Amino acid sequence: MSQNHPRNPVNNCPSATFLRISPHKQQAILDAAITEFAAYGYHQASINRLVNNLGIAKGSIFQYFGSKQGLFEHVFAQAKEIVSEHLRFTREHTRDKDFFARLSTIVTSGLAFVREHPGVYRMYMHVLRDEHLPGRAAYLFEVRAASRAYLTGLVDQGLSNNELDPKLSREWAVFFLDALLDRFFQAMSESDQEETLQDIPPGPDQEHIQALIRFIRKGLGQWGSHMSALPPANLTYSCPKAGKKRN
Amino acid sequence: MSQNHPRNPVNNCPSATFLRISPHKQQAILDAAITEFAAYGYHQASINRLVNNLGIAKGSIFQYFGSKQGLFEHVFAQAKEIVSEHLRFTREHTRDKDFFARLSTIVTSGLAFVREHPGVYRMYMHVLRDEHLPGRAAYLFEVRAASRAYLTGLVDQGLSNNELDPKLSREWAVFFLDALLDRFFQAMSESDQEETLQDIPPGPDQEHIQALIRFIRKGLGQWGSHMSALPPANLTYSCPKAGKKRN
DNA sequence: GCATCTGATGACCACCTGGTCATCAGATGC
DNA sequence: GCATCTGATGACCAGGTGGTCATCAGATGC
Repeated sequence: MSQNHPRNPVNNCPSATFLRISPHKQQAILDAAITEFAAYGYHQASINRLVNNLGIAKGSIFQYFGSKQGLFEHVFAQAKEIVSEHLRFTREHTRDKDFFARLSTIVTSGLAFVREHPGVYRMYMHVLRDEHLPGRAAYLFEVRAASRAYLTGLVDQGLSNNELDPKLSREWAVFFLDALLDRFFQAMSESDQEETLQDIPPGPDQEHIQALIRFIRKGLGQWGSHMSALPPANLTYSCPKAGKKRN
Repeated sequence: MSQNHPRNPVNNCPSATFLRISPHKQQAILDAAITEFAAYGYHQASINRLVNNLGIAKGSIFQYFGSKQGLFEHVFAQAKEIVSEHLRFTREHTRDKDFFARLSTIVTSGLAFVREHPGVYRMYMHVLRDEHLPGRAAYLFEVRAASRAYLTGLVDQGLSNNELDPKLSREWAVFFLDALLDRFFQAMSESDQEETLQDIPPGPDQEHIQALIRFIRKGLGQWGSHMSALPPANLTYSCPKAGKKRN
């Protein structure tokens, strides 16, 4: 399953020719491609710019990957492998911890990942956001299936250990976690460069992570005076499990 | 300040000619432009497609707005006006409520806005996400200044009324709110069409909003057993107010 | 030294883009 | 009916795009 030779997502992609050239050059091409797609997204990415940066002929790219989309598919498949590997590693190293300790470790290593593989992270962001990416549905399904499965497993553990409030459904918990982690990584990975999207106060990472975890655990509300102001019990917050279902 | 004739963001844009044609045609052009930019973002938006949809000549657009960017600036300025109007209205109608009731109203009316003006909302999303939008810094500053001022005011009120946990700094509270509201609107505005980004469980809006508010107030954690497991008080979660400052 | 095979090459293609401008159609004034 | 003015028009332009392919350079086999 984790063979070294990459699978070919479309008919003959990458071509046998690509697999025969030196691994060093292979990796250089893939790295440059991931950087290009990460910086510009699919449509604005330019094959001309890519081959100029690499110092190779344009024809070579098409000999290797057949088309721009073929190149993207292969590069994305490799990025997916890197992400999967990271998730697998993190999951195995946090199996025994309780929910919030586990979450803290996940965020810490996720942050390290985002900074170590900014290209992979940015490609993922583009897949999530670019509505006109050809074949988007398939990519989106893969990305979301992985992240949702991951977070759902985490939440289920927290629920069955009575660490989480059972009144919130799994789906909602996953949604909130996803939203917060997404923006958190985004803000933390951008804070190095310019203050663009979010201005999180400065400070060491661990302090930021603690603030995040604390919010996820306890929310914004006061613990003292307003606990009596809770709404009556007949107002349910969980969602009905009945409803539209994919069929 | 709220005169009817639009300001001209760049030198002669929109041109006097545009202001002289029938208001109905003016609005048709602006509507089509906002739809085009909302659907495709700045770079993928096509003037050719726009004029074909409108049934007018390409030259007219350039006679009116000088350039693609001039068109975008004017359209964005109009969108900004619509958003500002909505925020102003909402603020005035929630002034007296307490924090969470106010937040609930804000989310409700925000949701209505997103559904009533999907083009405006999507244009905002593109401005936030497209890193290569020409003149992005200025747009981003406007958008974020408005949303941050709005949320900061809200949070400050909650803090001074002792409704919010004072251990979390304003900046963090604003960050969390922004992240959650952003994703919430995104998920709710997409749920109509396909299940793309998030699958919030089905149900009436008010139930969704209640679940969101409840999470913002109380987080995911259990209120019972784990309250004693709070970390020691010497671990501070607020950020040091000293630090790098724009100068 | 010849033949063969293979990967690299970049001129070239059709197509699309934002943008220009000479020309046109129609209204207005007299 | 003529002159003038004004907004509308779309052929046209330069430049960029993804993609093709005849040709070439170099290694290999014998």
